[in-house]
Formats: sequence, C-alpha cells, structure tokens
Amino acid sequence: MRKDSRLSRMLHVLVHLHQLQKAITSDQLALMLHTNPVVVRRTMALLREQGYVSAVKGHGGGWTLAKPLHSITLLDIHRSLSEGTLFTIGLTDEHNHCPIEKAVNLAIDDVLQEAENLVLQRFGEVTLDKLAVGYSPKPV
Amino acid sequence: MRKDSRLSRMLHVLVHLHQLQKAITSDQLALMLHTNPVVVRRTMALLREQGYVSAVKGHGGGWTLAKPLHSITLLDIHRSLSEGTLFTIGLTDEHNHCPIEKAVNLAIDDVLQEAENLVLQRFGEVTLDKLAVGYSPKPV
DNA sequence: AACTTAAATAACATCATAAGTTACATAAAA
DNA sequence: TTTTATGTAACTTATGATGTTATTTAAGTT
Repeated sequence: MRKDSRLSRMLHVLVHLHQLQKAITSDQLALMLHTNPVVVRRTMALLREQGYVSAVKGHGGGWTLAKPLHSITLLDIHRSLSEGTLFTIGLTDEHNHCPIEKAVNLAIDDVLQEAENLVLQRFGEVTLDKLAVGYSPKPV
Repeated sequence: MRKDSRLSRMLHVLVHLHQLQKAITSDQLALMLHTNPVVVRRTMALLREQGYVSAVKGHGGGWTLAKPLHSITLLDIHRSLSEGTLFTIGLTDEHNHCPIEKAVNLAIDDVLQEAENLVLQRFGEVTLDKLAVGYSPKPV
C-alpha cells in the first residue's frame, strides 16, 4: 500500500512557514516537496479548515501560519489530515456470530488500540516549535 | 486504503483447524471466510512455508495444523504474512539535506517505532490457544 | 478596465497492494 | 481413469493518496 506522507509533508511546510515569516505560494511549496501545487492546496486546505494556516489570493498572496508553532501539536495536524485508522491491519467482519472470529478480532484490536492510544498521546506531547531546528541566528 | 485482513483471517482459520482435528479444504475455508479458494491457498501458503500448517493434495486432502496452538503466537503469524510496515503513515524522502525534514521525520518515526515495538511485544505474548474459545465440551 | 498572480475546485489518471477471479497443471486417492 | 484437491500463473478489481489538466474566482498591478 502507498503510505500516507501528508503528516510528514505538512509538518515540514509549517515549520518553513514559521521560519520564513512571509507568504509562500503553492507553487513554491510544490517545488520544495517535489510535487504539484494542486496536491499542496488540497492538503493545506485541511489545515486551513482547522485554522492552522491562512491563504490569500492574488499578487503577493500565498500561505501563512495562522497560529504560533508552540500552540500546535503533531496530534493537531494528524487529526486534521487523517480520518481513517493508523494501521494497515484490518479485522474481518463476516457478519456471523462465530466466537472464534470474535476472540481473534478482540485480541488484535486490543493491541492495536493500545498502540494507537500511545501514538496519539506521544503526538499530543510534541509541539511544532520543537521541530524548528537550525533557525536561531546563533544555533547552539 | 483497503485494510490487510490476512492476520485476522488466518488466526480464525488456525483455531478452527485445531478444533476440527481433520483436514479442511480451501473450498471449505473460502466459504467460511466469504472469499475464494485461491485467496485461501495464497495466504495459507505463507503459513505453510513457515511450518505452521501442512497441505495434502487429492482425495481427503486439505489443510491441517503442523504445530500445536500453544506453540504459535500472534507475532509468528503476523511475521509470516506481513512484509511491509504496520502503519498507514509514511515519511517523505525528498533526498535533500533539509534539517527540518529530518527533524520532522525523526519525531514521527520515534513515535511509530515505539508503537510498533509495543504491537510486536504484545503479539508475541499471545499464543493461539488463548483464542480457542468455546471448544471444551464443558466450557467454564 | 485589462493584465497578472495565486488560490479554489472539478474531473480524471496513476500507483501500489490485498483481494478477487479464471484457467490450467500436478498429485493423490477412489 | 476419474475425481478431488493443492499449486500457480495471469489478470482484474477495489481503495485512497498522489499526480495532472483545466477552469473559475479573487486580489493586486499596470
């Protein structure tokens, strides 16, 4: 299956938006991400809907941060992007009442649920300013 | 994305193989799983290669367990089936040296790695006999 | 007002992979 | 020899992110 790289891409974009302090066009972002401006707009639109970025049309327009990085977590962006689940593993649902199928699915789901909770918790602990490396004029 | 339900399906099959104590054909399994005998053979072949089941051709043939359930873990079956990763989330690799991209990917990968380790550990703790519910003639 | 820039959006194609399907070969028992 | 059942190749389908083309809308520039 093709992986969903939108989280990685959008985090990358948000930190750059923060550092440049001016509007960036979808064309510029597309060059940076080695993709297409329409793909950029489509994905950025999900962040705009949640209030993390703003878009301005026309001359001098483009994308800017709408909130400071320290107020945004990985979890915020993850939730803005993904609707489905985190795992490639799925459970069968044969619509019967086989107790074995139920036991199997429960065993798998228990583990995946625990793992998903861990991921969400960890994502919630990371604010985006922690990713803004090499920005200070005098890096440590 | 379509989920990979092979783990769920195969665990279901293995427990039934244990309980029936005789060979089951791919056609019978396909009926049980609401699928196709070729799909069954294709997936069961991965378990056969790892020595968890045996297949016999011809009259009276079919699939049987090659090891007792208590000697097989969810992890064993998971590893027999999956080659790729567990998550739908992927990292970008734009082949540049952008420190932001690296920091972003590291942050995501740290979390996913921790979660994957958790899943593998939990899967390794569950032997398949624990899934064989409702089998005893006198269930508790 | 006309031109240029850039987002917004619709419509469609591509890609990867489990799943589904068809067809045929091979092996074993009746 | 016939039937049963696995083994396997080749192809199609389904799904969802990604990629692409084209058009519309909005805002600044000339």
